[in-house]
Amino acid sequence: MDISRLSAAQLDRLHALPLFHGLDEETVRSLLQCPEVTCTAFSRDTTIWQRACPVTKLGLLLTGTLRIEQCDFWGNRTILRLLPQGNLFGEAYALDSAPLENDVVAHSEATVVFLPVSLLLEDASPLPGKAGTAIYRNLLRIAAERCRFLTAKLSAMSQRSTRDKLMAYLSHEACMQLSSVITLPFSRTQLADYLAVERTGLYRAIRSLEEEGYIRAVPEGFALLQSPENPA
Amino acid sequence: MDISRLSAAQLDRLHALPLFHGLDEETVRSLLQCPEVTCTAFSRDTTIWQRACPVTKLGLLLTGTLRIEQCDFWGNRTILRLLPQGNLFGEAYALDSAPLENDVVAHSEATVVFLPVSLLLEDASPLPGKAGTAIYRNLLRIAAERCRFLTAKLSAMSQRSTRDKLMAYLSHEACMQLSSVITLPFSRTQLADYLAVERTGLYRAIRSLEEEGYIRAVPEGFALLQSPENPA
DNA sequence: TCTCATGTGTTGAAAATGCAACAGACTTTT
DNA sequence: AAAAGTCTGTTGCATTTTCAACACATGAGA
Repeated sequence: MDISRLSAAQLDRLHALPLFHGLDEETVRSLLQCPEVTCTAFSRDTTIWQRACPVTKLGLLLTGTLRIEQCDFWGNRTILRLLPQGNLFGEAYALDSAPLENDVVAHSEATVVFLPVSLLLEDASPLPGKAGTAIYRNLLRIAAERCRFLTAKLSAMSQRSTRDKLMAYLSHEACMQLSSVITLPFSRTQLADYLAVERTGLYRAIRSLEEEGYIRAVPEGFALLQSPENPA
Repeated sequence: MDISRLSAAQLDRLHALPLFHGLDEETVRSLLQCPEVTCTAFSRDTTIWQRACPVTKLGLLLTGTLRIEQCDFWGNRTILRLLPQGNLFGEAYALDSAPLENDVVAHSEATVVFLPVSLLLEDASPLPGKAGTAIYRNLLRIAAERCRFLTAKLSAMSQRSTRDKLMAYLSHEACMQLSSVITLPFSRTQLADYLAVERTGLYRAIRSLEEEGYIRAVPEGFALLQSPENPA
C-alpha cells in the first residue's frame, strides 16, 4: 500500500505520535514521502516479523492491534502482550541492530507504516540538522519511558505472592496518579492477566486486603487506606 | 572529590564505557573536565538519590556496588536490584525529566561520576557535532538494550509456575548463548532470587525437569534436551 | 424476547509454593 | 585444627495458588 493513499486523518495521527514531537508538519510529511517508507495492511493472524529476523525498520501501528508472541525451546507459545493502535514497535531491536526475540503477529486487521532507521539516524539522513536532533531526543524519551514502565512492572512481578503483587501495583499506581484513590485502567480480569496471576486468586487477595483494612473498593478502582482501619 | 584526582586507570575505565563508544580520548577527557561534571565518594548505606527527586544527571558507577530500593505506600522496603561496577544509572529518569521512582543507595563504598544531561543533549552542549551524535546513538543503544533485557526478564517472570519460569529463562539463555548447553551466570541460589521464586522450589523444579528428560545438569549450567529422553 | 457471549464473583479440592529446619561440603578465620 | 560462615541440596508441613465448576449480571444480536 502506498503511503500517499493514507487519509488526511491518518496522516494527522501519524504526525501526532511522540516520535515526531517538535517537528513541523512539513518535515514529517517529507520524511514520510521518502520511497523507503512503506505502509502495509495485514490481515488477521498474519506474521509481520518473526523471531531472529534482523529488524532495520521501526514499525508504527496506524490501525488495529498486534500481538507479541514467543515460542520457547520446546515449542510452547505464549502471548507476551497486545500492542494497541498508535504504538511504536521494534525500536528496541532496530536501534541496536539486534535480532528479534519474539514474533509480531496481526491480532486484528492492521495497518503499519515502516520507517527504516537509516532514514532517521544515519549520517545520510535526509533530515535537516535540527529535526534529526529532535528525532533522537524523541526516541530517547520513548525508550526511557519504556524502561521505566518495564521496571515498574518488574518490581510488582518480583513479589512472591499475589497479595504482594497487588499491593506493589496499587502502590505504584497511587504514585503515578498522585492520589490514594486510584482508577484502574483495566477490568479486574485484565488486571489478573497483567500481574500474571490467577483471576480467582486475585479476588481472594482483594478480599483479604479489604477485610484487613488496607484498601477499599470504590467504583472503577480502589482507595488505599493508610493503615488497618477495621481489623476483623 | 575532584574529577582530576581520578587515577589514569579509572579514566581509562570511564573512557571504555559504552556511553563513550566511538568518541576519541581527547573529547571524552575534555567532556569530563567540564566543571559541571562531579565525582563523589559515598560510604556504605548512604542514600545517593531518593524517590521523587528530579534527576538531571547520569550516574556512572566507577567503583563499588549500588542498591536500588523501593518503599511501597505502606512503608515496606524491597531491594529491586544490585548495580555492579561500571554501570550507568538514572538514565531512564534523567533523559525524560521524570521523577525518580525508587531510592539509590550505596551498597558498598562507591565512587560515582555525575554527568549532567544538559552537557550531552542540550543545544548548548560543548560537544562538537559528530561527538554529540555519537553520544545520542550510544544512549539509544544502551536504552534499547535495557529494554530488551527487561522484556526478556518480564517474559520469564510472567509464567505462572516456578517450573515454567525456569523453562522460559533457560530457553531464552539458550538463544542468547546460541547453544542448547548453557552456562549459568549465577549460582542456583542467585538464580532463584533472579526469578523471584523460592530457592527450594527451584530445586524441586530442576529435579522434575531432569526426571522428565527436558534438561540435564552439567557443570556450571544445564543442557536442554529436545524432548523427554528418559521418561520415568 | 430469547439466546449467546462475556465479565464478575464465589467456592472446594488438588497441586504448587513458601517456610523452617536440617545435613553435608567447602572456605575462611582464629 | 577447631570454629564460624556460606553455599548446596533435601524434606515435612502449613499456606497459597491454581484449576474447574458454579451462579449471576450485562450487553449484543437474531
